[in-house]
Amino acid sequence: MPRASTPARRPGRPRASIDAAVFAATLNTVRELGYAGATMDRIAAAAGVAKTTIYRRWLSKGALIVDCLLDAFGPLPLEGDDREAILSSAIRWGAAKIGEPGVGAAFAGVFTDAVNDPALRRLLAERFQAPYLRALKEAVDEPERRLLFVIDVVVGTLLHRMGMTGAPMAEADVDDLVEMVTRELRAPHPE
Amino acid sequence: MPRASTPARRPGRPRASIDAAVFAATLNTVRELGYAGATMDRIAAAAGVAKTTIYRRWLSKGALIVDCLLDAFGPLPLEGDDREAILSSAIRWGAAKIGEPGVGAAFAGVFTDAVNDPALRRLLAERFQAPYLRALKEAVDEPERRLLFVIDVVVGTLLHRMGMTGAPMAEADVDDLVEMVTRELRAPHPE
DNA sequence: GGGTTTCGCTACTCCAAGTATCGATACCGA
DNA sequence: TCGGTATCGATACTTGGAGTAGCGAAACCC
Repeated sequence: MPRASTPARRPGRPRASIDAAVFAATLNTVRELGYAGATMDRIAAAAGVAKTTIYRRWLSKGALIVDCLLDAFGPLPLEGDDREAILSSAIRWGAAKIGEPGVGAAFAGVFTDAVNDPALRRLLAERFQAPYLRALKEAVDEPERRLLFVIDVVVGTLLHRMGMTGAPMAEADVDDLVEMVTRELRAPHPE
Repeated sequence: MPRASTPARRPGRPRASIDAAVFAATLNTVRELGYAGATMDRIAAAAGVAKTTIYRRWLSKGALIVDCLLDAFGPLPLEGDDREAILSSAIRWGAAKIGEPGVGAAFAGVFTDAVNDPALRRLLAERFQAPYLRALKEAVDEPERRLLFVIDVVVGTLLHRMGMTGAPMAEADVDDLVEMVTRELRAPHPE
């Protein structure tokens, strides 16, 4: 979502399908060297791409990481109509995802490290601000944007609440998480 | 504890009582600008001290922060004799401290930010490794070192478990925390 | 006053994020 | 086939923070 641009490709050289390579390189590099160790130079080298190319597509390292996570998590199956229901289902889905042995287990560590970047945390924290919540509420009829907003809130919240542990969640914890998150979303958020 | 040196002052220019000024400056700066915003230059300026002086007394920014926290938390009242009992009482004390309105509330944010430094987290994570636990066990008859070891484990664990929230803990959560921590300390720690 | 130790200052090194520039490519439509 | 256009790659920056080196200036003890 925090992409640098999303133009309609008409003339000129088209944007090669580099995203997949960058995502894979990002994931592997972060998994190997941690978030701090995954420098943009290393990621670019691993993807066989110039660093400048990455910065043309993403505004910052944090934005790249977020998009990488969203990409790996795949589309979010939405259930319910009101905000509360949507969030609950999304949170359950996210918690389940992160608890999975495959992608989720691998990402648990990624989350842990990713949250350690102040810039990224600030980026995620913005999703909790009133304007974003309002936008979320108002965007119910825009499937694309709704999905992104929700997934952002979900990922941000998950990071906040379980990012430090890196451990997969037990089934029983999901309900507590739902409660925590909805409570947090209802209350005014300082930060 | 991760001090640069602790010589017996005999001849020469004595080490001025700079620690207090540095601690105060560190705390204020971190409180105002966050951990990342509290650069060593700023801290030094706020303390009216040269940056090199700080690096002569502390080995790194992380070490300075840890000592600052330990200083502000004050001495740890130990209870019990075996490791398990010591840790439990220490954890309860730490959880209570961090939940206090005065120092604790101020430090909750400090903790949150402090954990975001990979170097500091590595520094704290080392306390969980087997050698440190063994040392903790063997240092029972060295009050000074025992206190520091325990307090390090406590602070590190608290950071791990509640660092991301920045919220004070409820009374009821303490018991869960004790259980979690002791379980974690018993199991082999990857990282 | 001499010996010793620490302080302050200046000027570095190192490294990662992010930017600027520009020639090289790859595609479109005519 | 040939412009026009937009992207890519490479190199070389700028910026900023952590940590270090070296040296003269205190500040203390004897």
